[in-house]
Amino acid sequence: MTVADVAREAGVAKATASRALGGYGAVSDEARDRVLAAAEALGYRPNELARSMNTGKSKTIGVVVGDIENGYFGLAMRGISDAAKRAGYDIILVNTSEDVEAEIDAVRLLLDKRVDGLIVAPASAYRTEHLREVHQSGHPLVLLDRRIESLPAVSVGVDIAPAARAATRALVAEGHRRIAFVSALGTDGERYSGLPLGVSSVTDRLVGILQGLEETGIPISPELIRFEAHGAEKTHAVIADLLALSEPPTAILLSDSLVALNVLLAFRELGIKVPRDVSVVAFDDVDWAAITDPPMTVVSQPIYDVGVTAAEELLRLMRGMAPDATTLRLPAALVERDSIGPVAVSAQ
Amino acid sequence: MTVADVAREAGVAKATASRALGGYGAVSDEARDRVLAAAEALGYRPNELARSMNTGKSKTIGVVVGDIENGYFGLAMRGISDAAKRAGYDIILVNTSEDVEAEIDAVRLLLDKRVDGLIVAPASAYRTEHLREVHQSGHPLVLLDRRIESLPAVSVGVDIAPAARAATRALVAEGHRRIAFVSALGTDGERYSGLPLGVSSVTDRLVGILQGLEETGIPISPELIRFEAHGAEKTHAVIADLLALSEPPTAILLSDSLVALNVLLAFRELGIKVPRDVSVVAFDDVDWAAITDPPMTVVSQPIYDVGVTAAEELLRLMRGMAPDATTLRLPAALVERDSIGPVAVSAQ
DNA sequence: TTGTAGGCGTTATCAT
DNA sequence: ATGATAACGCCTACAA
Repeated sequence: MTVADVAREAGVAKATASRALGGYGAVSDEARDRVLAAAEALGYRPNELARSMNTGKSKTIGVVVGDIENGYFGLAMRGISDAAKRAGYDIILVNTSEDVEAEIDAVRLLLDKRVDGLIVAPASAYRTEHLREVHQSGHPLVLLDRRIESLPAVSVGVDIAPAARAATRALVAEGHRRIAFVSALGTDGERYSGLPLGVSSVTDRLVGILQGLEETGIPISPELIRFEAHGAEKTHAVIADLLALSEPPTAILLSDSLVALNVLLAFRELGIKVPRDVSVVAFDDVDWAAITDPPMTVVSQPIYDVGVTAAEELLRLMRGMAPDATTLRLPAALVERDSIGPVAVSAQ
Repeated sequence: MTVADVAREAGVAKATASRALGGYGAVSDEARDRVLAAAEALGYRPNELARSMNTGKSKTIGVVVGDIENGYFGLAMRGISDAAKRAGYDIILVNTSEDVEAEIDAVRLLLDKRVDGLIVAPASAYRTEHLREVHQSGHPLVLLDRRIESLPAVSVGVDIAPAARAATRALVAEGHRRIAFVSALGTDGERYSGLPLGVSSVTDRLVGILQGLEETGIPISPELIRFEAHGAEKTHAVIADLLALSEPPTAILLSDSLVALNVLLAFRELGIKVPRDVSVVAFDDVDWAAITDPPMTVVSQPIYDVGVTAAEELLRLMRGMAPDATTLRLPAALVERDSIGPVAVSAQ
């Protein structure tokens, strides 16, 4: 069923039918009625592909993330989806498994499919040529969660450093001086050797932590900053390694909820009690953080709103408007529960 | 940059350029080289929209779910995404908030955008005309997680009843006779009044439970079967209500991980200890189930595989092949941890 | 107000 | 092997 069919059925020309159906231009009431009736009778539905072809707009936006199964992106996705739907946009979602090559392909293909705009959580802060191309060619682009210093595209995320600093100071206030940071960030086996890291959201956490440490006069120990804690086994190994240090940490900051989960699992196997043996603060206030034993002190992030904001900024860009700002950071907050305690006597 | 530009640059006709670019038909090596070089030089990228228009294939599938933020669908989505990507398909994801009207609109719009196939987790077992239309009009359709009795479309989900039965019997084996079931299913305030329910995946759980009860000679108490436990407050109310019964349950089966979370929260507020005061089994083995206090006994579901299977069945359908079966159920299993204990003395 | 005709960028048909 | 030309289904001048 095409416009031509409807036009024939209604006894008018294609253009008239098209106008009546699209609700634009000038059409007599009588003609419109006939066309609409014919369309109804024939069960006509417009071919959005054809429509997109000459309007140049697909009413679709592309979203590229590393891991949709991760609750963080699931929630952000929900925010993006809700905001996009309100504006009449659909979403093509691509999962890259945090693989840059997959991200590059995805961005290209999405553009080939003529999405009107792109929201990307870049897998790497180094391999960014593809995103730079997108931005420079004038395609609306919003970076999600992660920032790329050298790329002046709009980025929407969380202002996590102040909260990281507050979390660190909360730890210090309980007497902790050996404070570790554990992240899942891939670093190709490298040890910590300075900022920035490959993913800005992790860099920001560390910046806040180091700041908190410096302010309280606590020396920074590179051996307490650990990466590549992905999966239960590797995380277990990282924790075991940390605990075997001559001066083991008495408190640990966990970079995200997945790391937190695996660390808690490792603690259970190792017979470590929180906060008796070691204090813990995790980034990201997942729903289950309140039912762990003990309830976990966390840095809460407005993830849903990050998604909504990212979509809304993209919509502004797509309308040809200027962005609200090139870097938008929503506030994070420390939610104090019971996983921080005083330094254990034996460890002092 | 269009095929025409490339053709001109290479000094050949559009058709030849198109053949060389598309890698089909017969093209001389020399012509191909010239075309490819020209395309490279011009930075040519095909317009997938135009391509879709006359092939009739968009290499895109539509996925409609109720709640992407729910870990269950997030994981299924990952499975779908991985399988689809392997076959070269992209995914348009629509979230309906479990609203049937939104689902109807989504299905229509997706078809208008000419997706090659549809995977839907139907919000309702009653309002299904739109899905029937899709199926009868010959569009490849796979139902995810939930079945619709009167619709002969392929459905992929979990064979949950046997596991539900096993869970129930495990409870009975510990002496429980007052066994409740709590679900978030919306029933418009109605109390339980027989099967089937509005969502087949919940029906299946209950079927298994009732079967387990009957086999062990335990009478079925409708007042122990509760719905509409969505959100912390409502769930708290449901639990309080259950516990206030003259013969309160000594064990509770939780329909999904979100319900489980809220129930655990309610228990904590009410000072209820698991399994001392009440035993618990939850459906869905979420990652955090192993770190609750105590670790939770759950019915584990191969959710990722459900997603993969759904996508693969859809791919079969899209290739014009017959489905493997009209109803595919992957096996679930009872994972015994420590949330089941003997009936409390005071409750006997 | 209505109709005619051309174009969007591909692929596909049919001669040559 | 290659080229001209017609679709695909819609929108949109422009003309009537």
